[in-house]
Amino acid sequence: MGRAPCCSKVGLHKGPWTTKEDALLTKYIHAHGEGQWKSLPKKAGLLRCGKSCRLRWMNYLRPDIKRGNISPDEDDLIIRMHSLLGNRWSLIAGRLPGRTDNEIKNYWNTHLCKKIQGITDNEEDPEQKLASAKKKKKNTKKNNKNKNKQNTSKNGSEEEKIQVYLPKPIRVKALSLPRSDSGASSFTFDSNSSSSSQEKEESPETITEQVMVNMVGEVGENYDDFGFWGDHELVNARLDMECQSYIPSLEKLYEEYLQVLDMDDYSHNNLDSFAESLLMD
DNA sequence: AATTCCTCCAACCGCGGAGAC
DNA sequence: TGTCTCCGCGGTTGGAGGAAT
Repeated sequence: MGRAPCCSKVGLHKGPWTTKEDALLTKYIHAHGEGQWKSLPKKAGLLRCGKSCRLRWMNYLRPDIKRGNISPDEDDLIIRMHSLLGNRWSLIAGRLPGRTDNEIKNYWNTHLCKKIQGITDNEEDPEQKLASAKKKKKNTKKNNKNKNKQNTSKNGSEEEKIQVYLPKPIRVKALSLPRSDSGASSFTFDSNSSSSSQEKEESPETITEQVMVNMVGEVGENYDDFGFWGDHELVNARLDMECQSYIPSLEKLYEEYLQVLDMDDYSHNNLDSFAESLLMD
């Protein structure tokens, strides 16, 4: 069976948005606000599905979107966040004001993946590295396209993709925000102000998340041996959403984690005590 | 100058979570 | 409690435009 496509209705536009459509959507949202995506297109006079409208607004039309190159700082933060959170693009985007999950996801796939891969490649024989780099440049996209088209050779070119983290984290439960909250955008922070830009009575700026400290590859590969996901798979790391305090604590956390990994005889116990040190009440 | 290859990113798709009923 | 509907997320695709040949 399967679910019917949301845009299956005949007559709905797909593909790139026109300036007219953009104008209609922007005008409507300015007048009525976000939300009610399902009914929005009809009310706004758009022949689009609600999802498409939401996506266009979230990723392109929103006034607070920052355009232009990702700065080195942002770059670095994305890498660190990704090592902690995995492909949780919306969460990562929440820490980068003005950036969208889609943008970060694209940036990761096009730039950072290669960057990470480059770092990994440094460990191999330089000649081999050079050769493989050349080969890669030639073939990567082609392979990708073929892979996508054929989508059958699961163990073929796919193996080239570096797994930065293993396995996919479970969906965290902590963000119990009202539905009207627009996900990532609700976590934007104002780096200039000392208080959160979205202070409310219930202090949503401080949110506890269960972050899986599966961390990066080295541990991930061996987690099963350790029974890492048994009693200790979850570490309640408190990610303070006030970024001013969040970022330094994240860095500290990350450094501590690296130190644990650097220990010659790092073991389950090391990781255990590291994880326990993160537990907060 | 023409063609092919590659990169980037906007947009689509399907799924799962959560609220409404 | 179960079902339906909406929303948001993450993976994937396709095409425009630039680079290389």
